[in-house]
Amino acid sequence: MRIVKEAEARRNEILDAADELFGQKGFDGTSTNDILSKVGIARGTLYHHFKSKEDIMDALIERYSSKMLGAAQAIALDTTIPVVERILRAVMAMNISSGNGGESSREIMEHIHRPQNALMHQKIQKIIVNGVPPILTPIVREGIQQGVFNTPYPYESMEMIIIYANTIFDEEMVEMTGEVRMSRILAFIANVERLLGAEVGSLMSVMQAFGGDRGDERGNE
Amino acid sequence: MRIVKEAEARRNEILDAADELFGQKGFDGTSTNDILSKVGIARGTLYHHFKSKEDIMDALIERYSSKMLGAAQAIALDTTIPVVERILRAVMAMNISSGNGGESSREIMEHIHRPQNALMHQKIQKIIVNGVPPILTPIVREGIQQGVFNTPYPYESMEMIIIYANTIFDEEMVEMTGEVRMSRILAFIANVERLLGAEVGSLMSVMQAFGGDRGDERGNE
DNA sequence: CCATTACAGACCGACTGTCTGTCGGTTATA
DNA sequence: TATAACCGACAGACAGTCGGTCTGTAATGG
Repeated sequence: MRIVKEAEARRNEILDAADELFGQKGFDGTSTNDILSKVGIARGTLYHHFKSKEDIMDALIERYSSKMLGAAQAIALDTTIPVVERILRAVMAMNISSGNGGESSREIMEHIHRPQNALMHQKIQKIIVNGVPPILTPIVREGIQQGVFNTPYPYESMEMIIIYANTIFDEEMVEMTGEVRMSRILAFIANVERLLGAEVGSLMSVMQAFGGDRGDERGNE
Repeated sequence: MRIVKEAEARRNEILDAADELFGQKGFDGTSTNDILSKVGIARGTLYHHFKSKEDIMDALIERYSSKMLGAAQAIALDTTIPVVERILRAVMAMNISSGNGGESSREIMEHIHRPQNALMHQKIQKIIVNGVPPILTPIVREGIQQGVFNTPYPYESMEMIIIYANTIFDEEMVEMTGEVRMSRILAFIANVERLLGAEVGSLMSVMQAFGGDRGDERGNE
């Protein structure tokens, strides 16, 4: 049967289906026919709304990353929060979907880190590497003025921190057991203190007071 | 016509052809037919030597990375070289093909960083992230004993340095003009000094004395 | 104010070309 | 004579195309 909907609604239907399928079977492992039958539309319809399969992926990434960066930006601009805590919360806002119980794009991040999704992984990595440091660096500069941090290279330090964290806490990249993971986190915090020129132990105490068992432990599902 | 060769020779012929084609057109953009006609063999022959197209890529990566890590390891074990210089030379040994004018696997690294080669990029990244720090960390420990370095986390620091350098100096990941690139390198050196606990400016001077215009400037082709 | 026409754009599904991987058979070598 | 290298026709699956259909809406005319 033939059901006509508004373009925007149909597009989102397709994206939702693709989101779930890519998560389950990966981008290469998902055929356009899979998407077609899941949404219940014909081939032509899909290609009426998207110009290619990769175009679907790009739209999915766009939908996800704009939410992610937007959430982080919102927190970054709230100058009432102390700098260290603000950085932490901005980072956390990015990991956990869009913050408010968003229904879509929710699963994407959990399934990105898979060999089949290498291209998607790379594209998101690029967005993070280029998008996150500009958001967090102003907070670091604020911290420098307050005397909490001390570095001549706030942007580059932040960049290094983001890239490292994003790579090392990727299950597929570096396999770790629970204990090794914990020691990595400790070392990471110490290294961040050195890079940002924070007092030794200052980040550790804030993290414990703030997050407890959360913090940087994403991916322990 | 039908030419019979030893398995090893044929395998390398196929790998050499694939190396060049993947470099030119990417993994996805290269069809098995491209490889077939380039080598001058039939489909069955290719699948007699390799079980899949991805298997070819894996063999290519294996051939390349074993040379790369081997060259780095050789330098790392030469304790006659001062620690800082040894780290530098070990890193340089990895970037520049296999060191001695090897004919094969020569091009791979120059073309890895392309959207089409996301999977290959990811696999090599994984090898670097997991393979390089174990080679370089002993040198850092040596440096700590000598008082050149000072860090409670030599492995994790090295890991952070490697991951960052490998990502940031990737043309596809972060687009940079010449000037920005230079400032990134300066910041990078300063941050490495902080992470390893080296004296401020100590790495800079060694790099200048040692490499001049080389050092970390891979990819300025 | 209703009926008719015109149009845009959402939708369809058969079809095409291409690709990877298979398989039974053939030729060379030890 | 057995093993291994080699061949190429073929099957199955896939992404993307294209001519054509349906539907809601807006303009036109009585």
